[in-house]
Amino acid sequence: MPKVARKEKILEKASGLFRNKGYHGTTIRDISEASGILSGSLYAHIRSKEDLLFEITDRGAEHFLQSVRPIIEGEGDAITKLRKAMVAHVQVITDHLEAATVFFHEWKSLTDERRHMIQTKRDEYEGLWAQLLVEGMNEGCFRKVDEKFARLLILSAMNGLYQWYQPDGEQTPIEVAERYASILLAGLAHREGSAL
Amino acid sequence: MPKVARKEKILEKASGLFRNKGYHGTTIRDISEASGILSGSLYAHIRSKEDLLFEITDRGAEHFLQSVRPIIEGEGDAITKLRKAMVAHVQVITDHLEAATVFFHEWKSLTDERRHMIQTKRDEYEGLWAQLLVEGMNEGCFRKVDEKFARLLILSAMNGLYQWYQPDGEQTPIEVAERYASILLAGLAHREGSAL
DNA sequence: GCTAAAAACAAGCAAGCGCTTGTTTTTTTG
DNA sequence: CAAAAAAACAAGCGCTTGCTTGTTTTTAGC
Repeated sequence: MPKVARKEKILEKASGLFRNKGYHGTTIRDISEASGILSGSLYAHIRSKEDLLFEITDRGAEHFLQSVRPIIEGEGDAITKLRKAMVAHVQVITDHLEAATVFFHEWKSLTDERRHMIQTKRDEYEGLWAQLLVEGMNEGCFRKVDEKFARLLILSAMNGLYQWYQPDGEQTPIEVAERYASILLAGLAHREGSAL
Repeated sequence: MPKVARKEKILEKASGLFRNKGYHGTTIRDISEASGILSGSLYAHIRSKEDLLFEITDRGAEHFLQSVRPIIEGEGDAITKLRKAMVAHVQVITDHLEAATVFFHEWKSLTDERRHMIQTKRDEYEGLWAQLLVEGMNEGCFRKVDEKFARLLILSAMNGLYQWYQPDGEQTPIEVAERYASILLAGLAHREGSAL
Protein backbone atom coordinates (compact mmCIF):
# COMPACT_ATOMS: atom_id res chain seq x y z
CA MET A 1 0.00 0.00 0.00
CA PRO A 2 1.38 3.46 -0.86
CA LYS A 3 2.77 5.49 1.97
CA VAL A 4 0.15 8.19 2.35
CA ALA A 5 -2.79 5.84 2.11
CA ARG A 6 -1.33 3.54 4.76
CA LYS A 7 -0.62 6.43 7.08
CA GLU A 8 -4.18 7.68 6.73
CA LYS A 9 -5.53 4.20 7.36
CA ILE A 10 -3.44 3.94 10.51
CA LEU A 11 -4.68 7.32 11.71
CA GLU A 12 -8.27 6.35 10.99
CA LYS A 13 -8.05 3.00 12.76
CA ALA A 14 -6.18 4.51 15.68
CA SER A 15 -8.86 7.20 16.04
CA GLY A 16 -11.56 4.55 16.27
CA LEU A 17 -9.63 2.49 18.78
CA PHE A 18 -8.70 5.49 20.93
CA ARG A 19 -12.33 6.51 20.92
CA ASN A 20 -13.62 3.11 21.99
CA LYS A 21 -10.88 1.87 24.29
CA GLY A 22 -9.00 5.01 25.21
CA TYR A 23 -5.38 5.83 24.44
CA HIS A 24 -3.91 3.78 27.26
CA GLY A 25 -6.37 0.98 26.64
CA THR A 26 -5.27 0.65 23.02
CA THR A 27 -2.08 -1.21 22.15
CA ILE A 28 0.25 -0.82 19.23
CA ARG A 29 -0.72 -4.35 18.28
CA ASP A 30 -4.41 -3.38 18.24
CA ILE A 31 -3.64 -0.56 15.86
CA SER A 32 -1.39 -2.57 13.59
CA GLU A 33 -3.87 -5.43 13.41
CA ALA A 34 -6.70 -3.06 12.50
CA SER A 35 -4.42 -1.52 9.88
CA GLY A 36 -3.59 -4.87 8.33
CA ILE A 37 0.13 -4.98 9.09
CA LEU A 38 2.40 -6.30 11.83
CA SER A 39 3.23 -4.15 14.81
CA GLY A 40 6.84 -3.59 13.81
CA SER A 41 5.79 -2.33 10.39
CA LEU A 42 3.88 0.51 12.02
CA TYR A 43 7.16 2.18 12.80
CA ALA A 44 7.90 2.75 9.13
CA HIS A 45 5.02 5.26 9.30
CA ILE A 46 5.03 6.65 12.82
CA ARG A 47 7.73 7.42 15.29
CA SER A 48 5.77 6.60 18.42
CA LYS A 49 2.32 5.79 19.73
CA GLU A 50 2.09 9.27 21.16
CA ASP A 51 2.79 10.75 17.73
CA LEU A 52 -0.46 9.17 16.62
CA LEU A 53 -2.38 10.66 19.52
CA PHE A 54 -0.92 14.07 18.86
CA GLU A 55 -1.66 14.03 15.15
CA ILE A 56 -5.26 12.94 15.71
CA THR A 57 -5.80 15.49 18.45
CA ASP A 58 -4.17 18.32 16.56
CA ARG A 59 -6.19 17.65 13.43
CA GLY A 60 -9.31 17.70 15.61
CA ALA A 61 -8.37 21.07 17.04
CA GLU A 62 -7.73 22.45 13.56
CA HIS A 63 -11.08 21.24 12.29
CA PHE A 64 -12.89 23.19 14.99
CA LEU A 65 -10.81 26.32 14.59
CA GLN A 66 -11.01 26.44 10.82
CA SER A 67 -14.75 25.80 10.73
CA VAL A 68 -15.80 28.23 13.41
CA ARG A 69 -13.27 31.08 13.23
CA PRO A 70 -14.46 32.56 9.92
CA ILE A 71 -18.03 32.61 11.19
CA ILE A 72 -17.30 34.33 14.49
CA GLU A 73 -14.85 36.77 12.99
CA GLY A 74 -17.16 37.46 10.04
CA GLU A 75 -20.04 39.88 9.63
CA GLY A 76 -23.57 39.54 10.99
CA ASP A 77 -25.59 39.90 14.16
CA ALA A 78 -24.59 37.79 17.13
CA ILE A 79 -27.67 35.57 17.13
CA THR A 80 -27.17 34.58 13.50
CA LYS A 81 -23.50 34.01 14.09
CA LEU A 82 -24.21 31.92 17.17
CA ARG A 83 -26.56 29.71 15.19
CA LYS A 84 -24.04 29.34 12.38
CA ALA A 85 -21.19 28.66 14.78
CA MET A 86 -23.22 26.01 16.56
CA VAL A 87 -24.06 24.31 13.28
CA ALA A 88 -20.40 24.38 12.30
CA HIS A 89 -19.27 22.99 15.64
CA VAL A 90 -21.84 20.21 15.54
CA GLN A 91 -20.85 19.36 11.99
CA VAL A 92 -17.23 18.97 12.97
CA ILE A 93 -18.30 16.54 15.67
CA THR A 94 -20.58 14.52 13.42
CA ASP A 95 -18.20 14.53 10.46
CA HIS A 96 -15.19 13.51 12.52
CA LEU A 97 -16.76 11.62 15.38
CA GLU A 98 -13.67 9.61 16.29
CA ALA A 99 -11.20 12.47 16.07
CA ALA A 100 -13.54 14.79 17.97
CA THR A 101 -13.91 12.26 20.77
CA VAL A 102 -10.16 11.83 21.01
CA PHE A 103 -9.78 15.60 21.00
CA PHE A 104 -12.21 15.92 23.91
CA HIS A 105 -11.18 12.89 25.91
CA GLU A 106 -7.66 11.73 25.31
CA TRP A 107 -5.60 14.88 24.82
CA LYS A 108 -4.71 14.83 28.51
CA SER A 109 -2.61 11.73 27.91
CA LEU A 110 -0.17 13.77 25.84
CA THR A 111 3.09 14.62 27.54
CA ASP A 112 4.26 18.11 28.39
CA GLU A 113 4.98 20.14 25.26
CA ARG A 114 2.43 18.55 23.02
CA ARG A 115 -0.20 18.70 25.68
CA HIS A 116 0.59 22.36 26.02
CA MET A 117 0.30 22.92 22.27
CA ILE A 118 -3.19 21.43 22.30
CA GLN A 119 -4.10 23.41 25.39
CA THR A 120 -3.18 26.58 23.54
CA LYS A 121 -5.49 25.74 20.66
CA ARG A 122 -8.27 24.84 23.07
CA ASP A 123 -7.87 28.22 24.75
CA GLU A 124 -7.89 29.94 21.39
CA TYR A 125 -11.09 28.14 20.44
CA GLU A 126 -12.82 29.01 23.69
CA GLY A 127 -11.70 32.59 23.17
CA LEU A 128 -13.61 32.74 19.91
CA TRP A 129 -16.83 31.76 21.64
CA ALA A 130 -16.18 34.19 24.46
CA GLN A 131 -15.76 36.96 21.89
CA LEU A 132 -19.07 36.06 20.27
CA LEU A 133 -20.96 36.01 23.55
CA VAL A 134 -19.56 39.32 24.73
CA GLU A 135 -20.37 40.85 21.36
CA GLY A 136 -23.95 39.57 21.58
CA MET A 137 -24.43 40.94 25.07
CA ASN A 138 -23.05 44.33 24.07
CA GLU A 139 -25.27 44.42 21.01
CA GLY A 140 -28.19 43.67 23.31
CA CYS A 141 -29.41 40.55 21.58
CA PHE A 142 -28.25 38.28 24.39
CA ARG A 143 -29.31 38.65 27.98
CA LYS A 144 -26.55 39.83 30.26
CA VAL A 145 -25.46 36.63 31.89
CA ASP A 146 -22.06 35.53 33.10
CA GLU A 147 -20.12 35.01 29.87
CA LYS A 148 -18.04 32.13 31.19
CA PHE A 149 -21.09 30.26 32.41
CA ALA A 150 -22.93 30.68 29.16
CA ARG A 151 -19.90 29.68 27.10
CA LEU A 152 -19.18 26.55 29.07
CA LEU A 153 -22.83 25.61 29.09
CA ILE A 154 -23.11 25.93 25.31
CA LEU A 155 -19.90 24.07 24.59
CA SER A 156 -20.65 21.35 27.13
CA ALA A 157 -24.12 20.87 25.73
CA MET A 158 -22.84 20.47 22.19
CA ASN A 159 -19.90 18.32 23.14
CA GLY A 160 -22.22 15.87 24.81
CA LEU A 161 -23.21 14.96 21.27
CA TYR A 162 -20.27 12.67 20.68
CA GLN A 163 -21.59 10.38 23.38
CA TRP A 164 -24.94 9.69 21.82
CA TYR A 165 -24.91 10.82 18.20
CA GLN A 166 -25.26 8.00 15.72
CA PRO A 167 -24.25 8.75 12.14
CA ASP A 168 -27.01 6.55 10.76
CA GLY A 169 -29.70 8.18 12.89
CA GLU A 170 -32.64 10.14 11.58
CA GLN A 171 -31.51 13.71 12.17
CA THR A 172 -28.94 15.49 10.07
CA PRO A 173 -26.21 17.35 11.93
CA ILE A 174 -27.82 20.62 10.87
CA GLU A 175 -31.15 19.65 12.38
CA VAL A 176 -29.45 18.63 15.61
CA ALA A 177 -27.55 21.90 15.84
CA GLU A 178 -30.61 23.98 15.12
CA ARG A 179 -32.69 22.25 17.77
CA TYR A 180 -29.92 22.82 20.27
CA ALA A 181 -29.69 26.46 19.25
CA SER A 182 -33.43 26.86 19.57
CA ILE A 183 -33.51 25.54 23.13
CA LEU A 184 -30.44 27.48 24.19
CA LEU A 185 -31.60 30.76 22.70
CA ALA A 186 -35.28 30.66 23.55
CA GLY A 187 -35.15 28.57 26.71
CA LEU A 188 -37.08 25.57 27.82
CA ALA A 189 -39.81 27.34 29.75
CA HIS A 190 -42.85 29.05 28.29
CA ARG A 191 -42.87 32.82 28.49
CA GLU A 192 -45.71 32.81 30.99
CA GLY A 193 -43.80 30.31 33.11
CA SER A 194 -42.11 31.52 36.27
CA ALA A 195 -38.71 31.35 34.62
CA LEU A 196 -35.98 33.24 36.38
CA MET B 1 -4.60 0.91 59.73
CA PRO B 2 -8.01 -0.68 60.36
CA LYS B 3 -9.63 -2.46 57.50
CA VAL B 4 -12.48 -0.11 56.63
CA ALA B 5 -10.37 3.04 56.81
CA ARG B 6 -7.72 1.55 54.53
CA LYS B 7 -10.31 0.41 52.03
CA GLU B 8 -11.84 3.87 51.94
CA LYS B 9 -8.44 5.44 51.51
CA ILE B 10 -7.69 3.11 48.60
CA LEU B 11 -11.01 3.96 46.97
CA GLU B 12 -10.39 7.66 47.43
CA LYS B 13 -6.87 7.58 46.02
CA ALA B 14 -7.93 5.35 43.15
CA SER B 15 -10.74 7.75 42.29
CA GLY B 16 -8.32 10.63 42.05
CA LEU B 17 -5.86 8.68 39.95
CA PHE B 18 -8.54 7.31 37.63
CA ARG B 19 -9.83 10.83 37.19
CA ASN B 20 -6.44 12.30 36.33
CA LYS B 21 -4.79 9.48 34.43
CA GLY B 22 -7.68 7.27 33.41
CA TYR B 23 -8.29 3.68 34.43
CA HIS B 24 -5.85 2.15 31.96
CA GLY B 25 -3.33 4.89 32.62
CA THR B 26 -3.28 4.13 36.34
CA THR B 27 -1.28 1.19 37.66
CA ILE B 28 -1.80 -0.91 40.75
CA ARG B 29 1.53 0.45 41.94
CA ASP B 30 0.29 4.04 41.52
CA ILE B 31 -2.69 3.24 43.69
CA SER B 32 -0.75 1.37 46.35
CA GLU B 33 1.88 4.09 46.56
CA ALA B 34 -0.79 6.77 46.98
CA SER B 35 -2.41 4.63 49.65
CA GLY B 36 0.82 4.22 51.57
CA ILE B 37 1.28 0.46 51.18
CA LEU B 38 3.04 -1.91 48.80
CA SER B 39 1.29 -3.17 45.73
CA GLY B 40 0.94 -6.72 46.99
CA SER B 41 -0.76 -5.50 50.16
CA LEU B 42 -3.57 -3.99 48.12
CA TYR B 43 -4.88 -7.47 47.49
CA ALA B 44 -5.77 -7.93 51.15
CA HIS B 45 -8.47 -5.29 50.48
CA ILE B 46 -9.49 -5.72 46.88
CA ARG B 47 -9.80 -8.69 44.59
CA SER B 48 -8.82 -6.95 41.37
CA LYS B 49 -8.14 -3.57 39.82
CA GLU B 50 -11.47 -3.76 38.06
CA ASP B 51 -13.23 -4.27 41.40
CA LEU B 52 -12.02 -0.80 42.33
CA LEU B 53 -13.34 0.71 39.13
CA PHE B 54 -16.68 -0.97 39.60
CA GLU B 55 -17.08 0.09 43.20
CA ILE B 56 -16.22 3.71 42.42
CA THR B 57 -18.51 3.80 39.41
CA ASP B 58 -21.38 2.10 41.18
CA ARG B 59 -21.18 4.46 44.13
CA GLY B 60 -21.25 7.35 41.68
CA ALA B 61 -24.38 6.00 40.05
CA GLU B 62 -26.06 5.55 43.42
CA HIS B 63 -25.22 9.11 44.47
CA PHE B 64 -27.03 10.48 41.44
CA LEU B 65 -30.01 8.18 41.76
CA GLN B 66 -30.53 8.71 45.45
CA SER B 67 -30.19 12.48 45.24
CA VAL B 68 -32.42 13.10 42.26
CA ARG B 69 -35.06 10.36 42.42
CA PRO B 70 -36.96 11.69 45.45
CA ILE B 71 -37.15 15.12 43.84
CA ILE B 72 -38.47 13.98 40.48
CA GLU B 73 -40.86 11.46 41.98
CA GLY B 74 -42.01 13.96 44.62
CA GLU B 75 -44.65 16.66 44.53
CA GLY B 76 -44.44 20.06 42.87
CA ASP B 77 -44.64 21.74 39.49
CA ALA B 78 -42.19 20.68 36.84
CA ILE B 79 -40.21 23.92 36.76
CA THR B 80 -39.56 23.84 40.49
CA LYS B 81 -38.66 20.17 40.32
CA LEU B 82 -36.33 20.79 37.40
CA ARG B 83 -34.52 23.48 39.34
CA LYS B 84 -34.24 21.26 42.39
CA ALA B 85 -33.10 18.28 40.35
CA MET B 86 -30.44 20.38 38.63
CA VAL B 87 -29.15 21.64 41.97
CA ALA B 88 -29.05 18.09 43.28
CA HIS B 89 -27.25 16.79 40.21
CA VAL B 90 -24.69 19.58 40.32
CA GLN B 91 -24.13 18.98 44.01
CA VAL B 92 -23.38 15.32 43.42
CA ILE B 93 -20.77 16.36 40.87
CA THR B 94 -19.16 18.99 43.06
CA ASP B 95 -19.31 16.89 46.23
CA HIS B 96 -17.85 13.80 44.57
CA LEU B 97 -15.80 15.27 41.76
CA GLU B 98 -13.49 12.28 41.34
CA ALA B 99 -16.17 9.61 41.54
CA ALA B 100 -18.44 11.58 39.21
CA THR B 101 -15.67 11.93 36.64
CA VAL B 102 -14.95 8.22 36.79
CA PHE B 103 -18.65 7.52 36.50
CA PHE B 104 -18.86 9.65 33.36
CA HIS B 105 -15.59 8.70 31.75
CA GLU B 106 -14.23 5.36 32.79
CA TRP B 107 -17.24 3.11 33.17
CA LYS B 108 -16.75 1.87 29.62
CA SER B 109 -13.57 0.12 30.69
CA LEU B 110 -15.61 -2.30 32.79
CA THR B 111 -16.06 -5.76 31.34
CA ASP B 112 -19.33 -7.29 30.27
CA GLU B 113 -21.62 -7.91 33.25
CA ARG B 114 -20.45 -5.04 35.36
CA ARG B 115 -20.55 -2.65 32.48
CA HIS B 116 -24.08 -3.79 31.88
CA MET B 117 -25.03 -3.22 35.52
CA ILE B 118 -23.82 0.36 35.30
CA GLN B 119 -25.54 0.84 31.95
CA THR B 120 -28.80 -0.20 33.59
CA LYS B 121 -28.42 2.41 36.30
CA ARG B 122 -27.52 5.04 33.72
CA ASP B 123 -30.66 4.21 31.79
CA GLU B 124 -32.70 4.39 34.96
CA TYR B 125 -31.27 7.80 35.76
CA GLU B 126 -31.93 9.16 32.30
CA GLY B 127 -35.44 7.79 32.58
CA LEU B 128 -36.06 9.96 35.63
CA TRP B 129 -35.17 13.08 33.68
CA ALA B 130 -37.25 11.96 30.72
CA GLN B 131 -40.21 11.55 33.05
CA LEU B 132 -39.74 15.06 34.43
CA LEU B 133 -39.51 16.65 31.00
CA VAL B 134 -42.57 14.86 29.65
CA GLU B 135 -44.47 15.85 32.78
CA GLY B 136 -43.47 19.49 32.32
CA MET B 137 -44.52 19.55 28.70
CA ASN B 138 -47.86 17.97 29.50
CA GLU B 139 -48.45 20.45 32.31
CA GLY B 140 -47.68 23.20 29.82
CA CYS B 141 -44.86 24.84 31.70
CA PHE B 142 -42.23 23.62 29.25
CA ARG B 143 -42.31 24.32 25.56
CA LYS B 144 -43.06 21.28 23.46
CA VAL B 145 -39.63 20.32 22.23
CA ASP B 146 -38.16 16.91 21.49
CA GLU B 147 -37.82 15.33 24.91
CA LYS B 148 -34.67 13.38 24.09
CA PHE B 149 -32.91 16.48 22.74
CA ALA B 150 -33.79 18.54 25.76
CA ARG B 151 -32.79 15.81 28.18
CA LEU B 152 -29.43 15.18 26.58
CA LEU B 153 -28.76 18.89 26.31
CA ILE B 154 -29.49 19.47 29.99
CA LEU B 155 -27.47 16.51 31.19
CA SER B 156 -24.58 17.26 28.85
CA ALA B 157 -24.51 20.87 29.94
CA MET B 158 -24.35 19.96 33.62
CA ASN B 159 -21.90 17.14 33.15
CA GLY B 160 -19.47 19.51 31.49
CA LEU B 161 -19.00 20.89 35.00
CA TYR B 162 -16.58 18.23 36.08
CA GLN B 163 -14.12 19.49 33.49
CA TRP B 164 -13.85 23.01 34.78
CA TYR B 165 -15.36 23.21 38.27
CA GLN B 166 -12.84 24.01 40.94
CA PRO B 167 -13.86 23.27 44.52
CA ASP B 168 -12.03 26.32 45.83
CA GLY B 169 -13.62 28.67 43.30
CA GLU B 170 -15.93 31.52 44.14
CA GLN B 171 -19.32 30.05 43.33
CA THR B 172 -21.08 27.51 45.47
CA PRO B 173 -22.54 24.48 43.73
CA ILE B 174 -26.01 25.88 44.32
CA GLU B 175 -25.15 29.15 42.58
CA VAL B 176 -23.69 27.25 39.65
CA ALA B 177 -26.76 25.07 39.31
CA GLU B 178 -29.14 28.00 39.53
CA ARG B 179 -27.31 29.98 36.86
CA TYR B 180 -27.42 26.96 34.60
CA ALA B 181 -31.11 26.50 35.30
CA SER B 182 -31.76 30.16 34.59
CA ILE B 183 -30.13 30.02 31.16
CA LEU B 184 -31.69 26.72 30.22
CA LEU B 185 -35.17 27.74 31.30
CA ALA B 186 -35.27 31.33 30.08
CA GLY B 187 -32.87 31.08 27.16
CA LEU B 188 -29.94 33.15 26.15
CA ALA B 189 -31.71 35.54 23.79
CA HIS B 190 -33.77 38.54 24.78
CA ARG B 191 -37.49 38.24 24.26
CA GLU B 192 -37.48 40.77 21.44
CA GLY B 193 -34.68 38.86 19.74
CA SER B 194 -35.50 36.77 16.73
CA ALA B 195 -35.20 33.62 18.81
CA LEU B 196 -36.63 30.45 17.43
C1' DG C 1 -0.12 -9.83 78.12
C1' DC C 2 -0.84 -13.64 75.33
C1' DT C 3 -2.55 -15.32 71.11
C1' DA C 4 -5.03 -15.63 66.99
C1' DA C 5 -6.37 -12.93 63.23
C1' DA C 6 -5.60 -9.10 60.28
C1' DA C 7 -2.54 -6.28 57.64
C1' DA C 8 1.58 -5.34 55.48
C1' DC C 9 5.94 -6.80 53.46
C1' DA C 10 9.44 -8.95 50.15
C1' DA C 11 10.12 -11.23 46.16
C1' DG C 12 8.90 -12.53 41.88
C1' DC C 13 6.04 -14.84 37.92
C1' DA C 14 3.78 -14.94 33.50
C1' DA C 15 1.97 -12.07 30.18
C1' DG C 16 1.79 -8.00 27.64
C1' DC C 17 3.75 -3.55 26.63
C1' DG C 18 6.24 -0.08 23.22
C1' DC C 19 9.67 -0.34 20.26
C1' DT C 20 14.15 -2.04 17.62
C1' DT C 21 16.80 -4.79 14.60
C1' DG C 22 18.04 -7.53 10.56
C1' DT C 23 15.95 -9.52 6.63
C1' DT C 24 12.69 -10.29 2.85
C1' DT C 25 9.18 -8.78 -0.23
C1' DT C 26 6.96 -5.34 -2.89
C1' DT C 27 6.80 -1.08 -5.30
C1' DT C 28 8.70 2.66 -7.84
C1' DT C 29 11.78 4.58 -11.22
C1' DG C 30 15.37 5.02 -14.82
C1' DC D 1 13.73 -5.25 -16.69
C1' DA D 2 17.29 -4.22 -13.40
C1' DA D 3 18.55 -1.37 -9.44
C1' DA D 4 17.17 1.51 -5.71
C1' DA D 5 13.83 2.62 -2.39
C1' DA D 6 9.85 1.73 0.25
C1' DA D 7 7.04 -1.31 2.90
C1' DA D 8 6.27 -5.25 5.42
C1' DC D 9 7.90 -9.26 8.00
C1' DA D 10 9.98 -12.22 11.83
C1' DA D 11 11.95 -12.28 16.01
C1' DG D 12 12.70 -10.63 20.23
C1' DC D 13 14.62 -7.16 23.94
C1' DG D 14 14.03 -4.70 28.09
C1' DC D 15 10.58 -3.17 30.91
C1' DT D 16 6.03 -2.80 33.16
C1' DT D 17 1.77 -4.79 34.03
C1' DG D 18 -1.76 -7.17 37.32
C1' DC D 19 -1.46 -10.36 40.58
C1' DT D 20 0.36 -14.45 43.76
C1' DT D 21 2.93 -16.61 47.33
C1' DG D 22 5.36 -17.26 51.69
C1' DT D 23 6.76 -14.64 55.59
C1' DT D 24 6.84 -11.01 59.11
C1' DT D 25 4.71 -7.33 61.69
C1' DT D 26 0.80 -5.13 63.74
C1' DT D 27 -3.70 -5.05 65.71
C1' DA D 28 -7.50 -6.63 68.50
C1' DG D 29 -10.12 -9.80 71.86
C1' DC D 30 -9.95 -12.30 76.04
